[in-house]
Amino acid sequence: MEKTSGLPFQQLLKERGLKSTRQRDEIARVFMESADHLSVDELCQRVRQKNPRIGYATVYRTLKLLAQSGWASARQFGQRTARFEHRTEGEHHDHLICLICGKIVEFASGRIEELQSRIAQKKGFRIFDHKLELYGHCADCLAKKEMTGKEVREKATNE
Amino acid sequence: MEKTSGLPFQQLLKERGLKSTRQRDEIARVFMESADHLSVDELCQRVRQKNPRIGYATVYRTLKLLAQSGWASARQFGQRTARFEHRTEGEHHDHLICLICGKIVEFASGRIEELQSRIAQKKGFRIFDHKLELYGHCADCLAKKEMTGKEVREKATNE
DNA sequence: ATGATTTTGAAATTCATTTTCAAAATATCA
DNA sequence: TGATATTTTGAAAATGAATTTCAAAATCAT
Ligand SMILES: [Zn+2]
Ligand SMILES: [Zn+2]
Ligand SMILES: [Zn+2]
Ligand SMILES: [Zn+2]
Repeated sequence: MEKTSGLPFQQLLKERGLKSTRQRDEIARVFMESADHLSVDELCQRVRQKNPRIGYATVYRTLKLLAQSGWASARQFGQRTARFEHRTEGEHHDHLICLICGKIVEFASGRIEELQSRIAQKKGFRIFDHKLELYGHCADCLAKKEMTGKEVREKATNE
Repeated sequence: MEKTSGLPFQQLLKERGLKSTRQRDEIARVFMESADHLSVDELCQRVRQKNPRIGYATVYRTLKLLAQSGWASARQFGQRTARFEHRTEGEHHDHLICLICGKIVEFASGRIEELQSRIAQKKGFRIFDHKLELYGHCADCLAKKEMTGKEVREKATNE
């Protein structure tokens, strides 16, 4: 029973009547230590480096717990497989996604958020979350297109 | 071979070396005549009122053609099933989605689009498409919550 | 410990979407 | 026109991400 740093996730589990287990703690820890935009596969692989017996289902379940309790949030990025990132109270960022190479670049714009609130208010909505995704071609891929002079047809594989 | 109005979709098929068929024309026509945010199921049902023998696969395939050629665009709205809407050159709108009743409200903001372009430019991206989705509770559902004084737990079913 | 409760992981299931493939429709051209 | 090549269709099978099932294992409260 190694203590996995003072992750408030365990606190939270207790509050919800859930148990803090070796698996959950490990998954939460690895998730919090990883860079954003991980797929479940990727997270599962990393987790298994420490404990190879952890099942996919548990990773999915824990990720859901993390999401429900505000530590993680799932993003779709135009693909079928979800990617997860950290969520920090009050902070928010959105994404530029390259349709060719799959690169994901983050940005934040208080101006846009402000305009969003105003629109929501006008329409009578109370907003809890939002997603702003800009799809296009990144600088690198634009340069490559320039080189070949051809339209690049391959789809982003995110591999 | 009834002519289904001057839908440029047929023109486009020809340009791409694809055939204009009874099924494709019918699916495209029904799609273009329908309100936005249809699911594939819903479109398929409507199409089958005219021709009950049209298969799901063909609806999916035609919708993909429509999307690739710029007539339709697919949206996800936080659910697993896609919804399709018309796309008009140069026009764009985004969405407010009620997490309780599933209501979808459209909006457009030139100010936001402008800020988006500026961000993309700064990051070296060339943007072709974007999605801005605001998730929250609509006025009606907020009113109901007020009435009961309780948090409403049901998820949007979009039924 | 004892027994109740929760969690786990492998396998099965779900469900939207895609693919397969043989039959049907359509185009090409002699 | 008829013969042949190509494309499209639709039913059924396959895919693939995510969820559920369930018996075994872990954990909790006496
Ligand atoms: Zn790129
Ligand atoms: Zn991010
Ligand atoms: Zn509502
Ligand atoms: Zn719309």
